Amino acid sequence: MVEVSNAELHVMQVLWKHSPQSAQEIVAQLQQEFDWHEKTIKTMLNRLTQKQAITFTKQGRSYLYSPAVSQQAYQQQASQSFVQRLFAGKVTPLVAHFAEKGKLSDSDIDELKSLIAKLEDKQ
Amino acid sequence: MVEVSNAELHVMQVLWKHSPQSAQEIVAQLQQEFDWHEKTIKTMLNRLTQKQAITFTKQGRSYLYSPAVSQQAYQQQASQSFVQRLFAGKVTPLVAHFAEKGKLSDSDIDELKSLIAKLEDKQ
DNA sequence: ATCTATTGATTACATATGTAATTCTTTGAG
DNA sequence: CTCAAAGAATTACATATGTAATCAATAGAT
Repeated sequence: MVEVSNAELHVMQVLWKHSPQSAQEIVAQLQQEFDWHEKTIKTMLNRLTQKQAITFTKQGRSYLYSPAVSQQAYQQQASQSFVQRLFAGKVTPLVAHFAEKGKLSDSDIDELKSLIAKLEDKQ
Repeated sequence: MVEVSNAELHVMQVLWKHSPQSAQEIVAQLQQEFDWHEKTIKTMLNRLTQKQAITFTKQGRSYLYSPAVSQQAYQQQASQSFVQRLFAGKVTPLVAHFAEKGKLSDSDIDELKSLIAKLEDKQ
């Protein structure tokens, strides 16, 4: 699996939102949110390319970058390994933590409920 | 918040399971699960101490280590920051990923259901 | 009293990560 | 055709992490 660092993940997220994008566009997006130097972002694009987390096609003198890993796939694997590490693979205790901290809005609860209803249907 | 690395987390887990424990005991526990050198584990105990993730009391020539951060607290904060980073703070999509992958057992679903029932009661 | 085994402390070294600066290439301006 | 601006590639450097080895202190054996 592709290992993406914390900072690199933000770059991925920009590309997941919309792709392909030029380095210039990516830099512009990220600088609205973070205080990162353009050079820093270029480095991350480079490392992500090496890790094969993103790809590019040449567009004249510059590149157009795209994710090589879908957000879905990444979220899925990261979630699983996280829950594995912290909760021995059980997702319920994690949800319980959110519940305890009052981090679940009414709509969250509704969504969870309908998700579960769907799961029960399947059986 | 205390930042604990991947490998260090395994040491924490041994201490969360039971504490206080001597380095010797901790090493024994971890070596059943991992192929780590005793020196490696000592290093991690040292780093965790510096990070104030664990504490110790002298017991003759050796130390007895204990967690300085509860498992609850750690799980809570790590879960929140994880869900924040990957799912913009929403826990439901994470659960949905587990569901899709068939990672939810019947008992998981039951637990989630009763958890939600409890939440709805509160309102 | 001296020596050795044990335990913690310090040092080591490679790779990863955050954060850039510098260099190399290429293309458009003049 | 020449040169400077712009983009990518390479290099840099500090801290974190994985993985130990070495050093130092001390308690128990002889």
